[in-house]
Amino acid sequence: MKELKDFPISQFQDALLSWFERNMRDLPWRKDRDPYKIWVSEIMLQQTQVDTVIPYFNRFMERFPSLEALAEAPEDDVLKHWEGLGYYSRARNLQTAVKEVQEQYGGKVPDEPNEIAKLKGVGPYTAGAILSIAYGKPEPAVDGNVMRVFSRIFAIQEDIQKPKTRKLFEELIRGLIPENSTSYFNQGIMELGALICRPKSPQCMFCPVIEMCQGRSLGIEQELPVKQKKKKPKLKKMVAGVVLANNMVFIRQRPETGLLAKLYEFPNLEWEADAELEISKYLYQTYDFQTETSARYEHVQHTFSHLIWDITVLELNLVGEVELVEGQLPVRLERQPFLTNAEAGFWVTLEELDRYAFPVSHQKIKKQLLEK
DNA sequence: CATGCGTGGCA
DNA sequence: TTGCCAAGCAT
Repeated sequence: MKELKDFPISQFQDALLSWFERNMRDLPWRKDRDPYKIWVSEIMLQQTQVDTVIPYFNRFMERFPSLEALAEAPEDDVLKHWEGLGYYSRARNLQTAVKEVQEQYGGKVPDEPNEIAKLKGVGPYTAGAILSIAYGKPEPAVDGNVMRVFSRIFAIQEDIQKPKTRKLFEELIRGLIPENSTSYFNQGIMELGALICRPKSPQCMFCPVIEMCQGRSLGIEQELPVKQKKKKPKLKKMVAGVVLANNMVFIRQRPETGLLAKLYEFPNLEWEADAELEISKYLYQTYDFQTETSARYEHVQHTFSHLIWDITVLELNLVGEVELVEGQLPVRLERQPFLTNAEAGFWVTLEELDRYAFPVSHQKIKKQLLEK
């Protein structure tokens, strides 16, 4: 590793560890070394800021205090506790992996790299984080913080978006990590990235390792790390129907793969020419509903990382001869052979709506319905 | 390897 | 307002 030639390794370790011990934040998942808690926190923290995670983590631990509790919980319950946090496959993969640990490892989170890496949702970063933080193993845990900090310290100009670059940093860290302080070393780098070596306007005057930073001495710390620019999200015109009958509303669960998988939503589709006509036609063809528009809600605009939904929201009343039985569909599904399970829905009372996990976009629709 | 996958905060 | 960013992973 050419970067480490002439680099004062032990001086760097000492300065970093000393700084971390003096400046580490008091976070809920730092109260003990329970591998289960470390694991949950690391999954929640993927692409998500600490301040956002804290309340979710606390509620999650209250409801699923142990690995066993999470393994036994209904999936809908897990998703409900993830509602609003985003990247929902994290929650489902976590539970899948927790069940695996319960069954294959007797409920003990594995402490071997090749075992833990097999678990759903546990990639190179998370594996390294759990192994080092919970078990003290000398494994690198390379996330965005770590790549930013070390790309500055060693003035590395590789694009950190590329998978190959992560491996470069892993090898670098294997030569830097102190055998007896792996947990604090890895956390210290991330903490330094979060508090001092930030993406914009890094606080170099407070940095414990400023003398060892090549990026700083070259005056290019602001230009690092090198990163590809993101594409613009693409606009999609959606129309959603809030279908009402007898004080109940019709919702459905999204398909088990893809965007917002397994979350609940109001029936909707992408429209081309006439939102109102197309949603009513869709509701008739898919669910045998005959409807008339009863209100227009405000448009809901929602931006994802890769696309934008502009949702026209219509409230529709069921008309015609409909026999409504609580908890049952007012249509006979057996007469709809083309109706996929994904599109199948059900009626709920307005009070029951809160039991289901909605993506934020449909929470906005729900809010308008309840405030009406 | 490139792309899909959420959301909220910030300048 | 818009773009960027945050403790990544699955496919």
